Amino acid sequence: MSGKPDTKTHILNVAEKAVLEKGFEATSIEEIVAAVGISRSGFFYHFKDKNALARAMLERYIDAENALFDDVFGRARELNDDPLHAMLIGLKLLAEVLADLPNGHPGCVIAAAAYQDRLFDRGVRELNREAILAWRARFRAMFEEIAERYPPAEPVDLDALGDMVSGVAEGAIVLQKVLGERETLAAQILQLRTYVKLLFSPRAPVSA
Amino acid sequence: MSGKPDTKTHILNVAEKAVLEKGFEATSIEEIVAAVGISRSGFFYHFKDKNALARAMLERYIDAENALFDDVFGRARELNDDPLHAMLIGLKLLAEVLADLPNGHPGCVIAAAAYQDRLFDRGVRELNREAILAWRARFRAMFEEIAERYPPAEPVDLDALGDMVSGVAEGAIVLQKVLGERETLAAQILQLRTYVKLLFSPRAPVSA
DNA sequence: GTTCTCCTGTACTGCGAGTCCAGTTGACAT
DNA sequence: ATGTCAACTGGACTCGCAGTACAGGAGAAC
Repeated sequence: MSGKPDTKTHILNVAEKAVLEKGFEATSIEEIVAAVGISRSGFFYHFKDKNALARAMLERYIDAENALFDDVFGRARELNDDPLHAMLIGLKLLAEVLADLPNGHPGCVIAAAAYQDRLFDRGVRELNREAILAWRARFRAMFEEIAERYPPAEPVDLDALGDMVSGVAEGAIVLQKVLGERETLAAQILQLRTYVKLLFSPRAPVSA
Repeated sequence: MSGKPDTKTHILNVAEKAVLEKGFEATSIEEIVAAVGISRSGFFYHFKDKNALARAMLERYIDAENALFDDVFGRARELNDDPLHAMLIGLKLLAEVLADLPNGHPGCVIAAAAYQDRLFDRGVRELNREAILAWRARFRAMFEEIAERYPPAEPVDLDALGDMVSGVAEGAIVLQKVLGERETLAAQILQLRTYVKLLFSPRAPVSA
C-alpha cells in the first residue's frame, strides 16, 4: 500500500514514536523534521505550533483506539451473542492484540498529555476528557447489558466498572514502560477479564 | 511542628506541587525559586540540575507511598489477623485515605517520570523500576498468604495480581487527572477490592 | 502563464537550563 | 577577634529550542 504517506501524516508518525519514547517536551521540533526530512519551516507550515501537533496526535490516537475497540468487541460479539461471553472474548482478544504489538504498547498519548498538562490548551484537555468519558459510556453500556442477564455477585458501580477498562490499561502501560517488560499490559487486561468473569458468573455461596 | 522546613525540603514541596500540576518540563526553575523565595544560584546550590531534583522528588515520593502502605495494611492486619480480611480492610482504608486527600490525589511522580523519560538519567529510571518491583513483591507476598488459605476461584498469576494494585492506582490517577473528578481513584481501588474478594472468597458453582 | 499548495532558507526574538565565579552573611569554634 | 564553613546572592555568559517573519522556489492544475 502507501509507499508515501503525506508529509503531515509522516510528521505525526515520527512525532508519536518520539513522544511516547521520551515525552512531549523532550522531543524537539528539530529532531522531528530531521527524521522526516523536511525543514523547520515545513513543520510550521503544517502545524501552527507544538500544541497543534499535540492535538492532532491525540485525535489520531483516540480514533485508533476507538477503531481497535470497535474491531475487537465487534468480532467478539459476532462470535458469541451473549453479552457476558462476548465481553470475555473481547477482553481476551484485546489482551492478545496488545501482547502482539512488536515492542509492546508504546504508551498512551492520553496519559502522556495528562502528565504534561500545562503544555496544552483547553481544547486538548477537553478532547482527552471526552475520550475517557466516551470509553466509560461504551463499556458501561456493555456491562449494563451483562448485568441485566447476570446479576453481579457484588454490588457494583457500573460507571466505575466502565472506567476500569481504560484505567487498568493506562496503569498497565505505565508499569510496562517503567519495568521494560512486554507482557504486563496483556496480563493486567486478563486480570480484569477474570474480575468480570467472577463478578457476573452465576454461583451460590458455599454456606447457607 | 515545623514552622520552617529547611530550604531543600521547601524546594521539593514547591516543585512537587508544580510538577504534578503541570508536568516536569513545564515547571521552570525560575518559578520554583520565586515561590520558595531564593535565587537561582540558591537552587543550584542544593541541586546540581533538574535531574537531581527529579531524583530527590522520586525518592521522597516512593518513601511516602511505602509509609502509606505500611500504615494502611499494618493497621488492617492489626484489625484482623486473617490475611484475606486484612487485605480487604486495607484496600478499604486505602480508598478512604485517597478519597480524603483535599484535592484528590495530586498524581503520581512515577507515572510523570515514566512519560517524560528522556529527561532523566538511568539512575532515576532505575529508582522508578525498583519501586514498582518492590510493590509487586509486597503485594504478591500478601496474596500468596491469602491464596494458601483461600484457593482462588480462577487460576491467577500472583505477580500480575501484585502489579494490579499499583497498576489500578496509576491508571485511576490518570483518569482522575483527565476527568477532574475526585472520586475516581477511590472507586477504582474499591473495584480492585471487589475483585480480590470474589477471587478468594469460598463459593460453589450453582450447577453441578 | 497564473495561481495554489507545499514547501526551503535565513534571520531574528525570547525563554529557560546550566555554568562560572566573586562576594556576602550568620553561626559556631578556638 | 579571628577564622572558617555552609548557605546562600548577583551578574554575566553560553546554548538549545520554540516561535515569528518573510522572501522565494518547484511542481501540478486550470
